[in-house]
Amino acid sequence: MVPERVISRVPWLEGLSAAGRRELAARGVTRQFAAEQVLWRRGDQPRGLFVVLEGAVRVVRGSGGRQYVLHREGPGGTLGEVPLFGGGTYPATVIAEEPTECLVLSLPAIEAAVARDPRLASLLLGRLSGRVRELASRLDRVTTQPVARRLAAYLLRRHEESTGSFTLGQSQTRVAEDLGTVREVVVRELRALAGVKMISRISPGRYRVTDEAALRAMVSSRAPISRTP
Amino acid sequence: MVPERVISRVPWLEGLSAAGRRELAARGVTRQFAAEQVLWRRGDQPRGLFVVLEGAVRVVRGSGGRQYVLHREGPGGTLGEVPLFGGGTYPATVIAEEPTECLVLSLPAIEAAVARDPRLASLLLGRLSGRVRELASRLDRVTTQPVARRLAAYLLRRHEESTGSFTLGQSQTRVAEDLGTVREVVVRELRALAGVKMISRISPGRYRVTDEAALRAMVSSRAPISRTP
DNA sequence: GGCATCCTGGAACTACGGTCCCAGCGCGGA
DNA sequence: TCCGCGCTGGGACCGTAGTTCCAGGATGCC
Repeated sequence: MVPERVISRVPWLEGLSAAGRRELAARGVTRQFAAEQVLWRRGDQPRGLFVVLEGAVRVVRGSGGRQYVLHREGPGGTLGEVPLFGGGTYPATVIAEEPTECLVLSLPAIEAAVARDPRLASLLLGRLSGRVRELASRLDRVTTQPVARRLAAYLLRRHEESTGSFTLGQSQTRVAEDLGTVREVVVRELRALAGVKMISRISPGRYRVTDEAALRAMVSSRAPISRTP
Repeated sequence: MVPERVISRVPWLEGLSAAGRRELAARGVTRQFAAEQVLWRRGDQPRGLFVVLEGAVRVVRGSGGRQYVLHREGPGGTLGEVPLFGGGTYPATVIAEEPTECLVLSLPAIEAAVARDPRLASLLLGRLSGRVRELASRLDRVTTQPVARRLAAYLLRRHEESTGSFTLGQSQTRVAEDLGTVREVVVRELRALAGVKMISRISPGRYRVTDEAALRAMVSSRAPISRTP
């Protein structure tokens, strides 16, 4: 049982009828997690649909030491639908990146709400579809693009979110997990990009884009990468 | 409008009520495709939910020349849900592998059927969940397992589906697209496996597993691969 | 203070996988 | 018949990226 305004904080539930919202509010609960706390591990039994209200989590997979990020979810993001709707156990481990609050909805709760407002089913289908699309594009970034290109795209994103210089926003190890590689390679590619003057290092962990056009060209061209120094 | 027994041919629609089936049958149509015919290309506008009744299709993505298989769908498989439920255009290209017949359901048709029997929504959610699970495991195969291991797993599957010797079942190029690599590498790894006597080549394109235990060990161990000859 | 821990930065080595290229074979069409 | 085409098989080469190290700096804890 949560106040109904909690439901209103979830953007993708906007279209839902009042009856549907009431049902979700009546049957939902919230849970808090500390930074770095594990919400669940791959292989655990499903515990309901989680909707991130506050904070952010990362969904990781890792076979043997090496770990990589499947996706991230911030406020409004959903977690745990795969075993809930498809059966089986969680396919990935989820870890809070910051103090995080989630709305938890059991399968019966969702079914009851769908009965009140069938549009909820469409909304859920839409979210899962988005997940599929996202995974597909992650798959072909990792399989077809070299690390340098993936890193360049990452840097441009960071660059756009800030003015002037920027940091990676997380440790190099984390960035590597994001990009599907290892830390050392990230370091090397950062150096290479600095070598060809596309970026420059201001201070440890802080960079500036010095040739945005070249970086963009690197990201979007399908041509092999020239790292001529 | 299709006969109702067409709906009965779809295994995952089994749990559906008679009313739901009738609705789908009333509003569904079927379409035929020749082998190698393209059902749609990435970027096309959605044309409904396709359910494979007969035959098989492959769903491919390819950025610039190189192509790889996202998934395959045989009888009972579904296609096209992502843009239908999530909006946007098709995220991948779909090609018939054999003469194929599909049931096509428009979004209004599905919504009408969901209204008659809400369980249909759960079934669709279940299928999409399966797709997500499958993509995730494909992603970590490709990112964390060497080609040799992926190929070994593929060969074991072929081995199990037949007695004695077996063929790859499709051209080496196709196998490469399945495994997320290129033909030349497949050839090389096949030779390497033959070199260490795990398989042997009976005739062009035909192989036999000669050391199943070793092959299985190769697939399941997380240790680096020894290709000592 | 000293110690462990985690971070960034880097060097050297290796090998896996991709590219390019060639040869031979079978098959269907012109 | 010959030509083109797709398929299998293989050789040589090389670049990317993973592995294994090492060093220095910051931070926090005992």
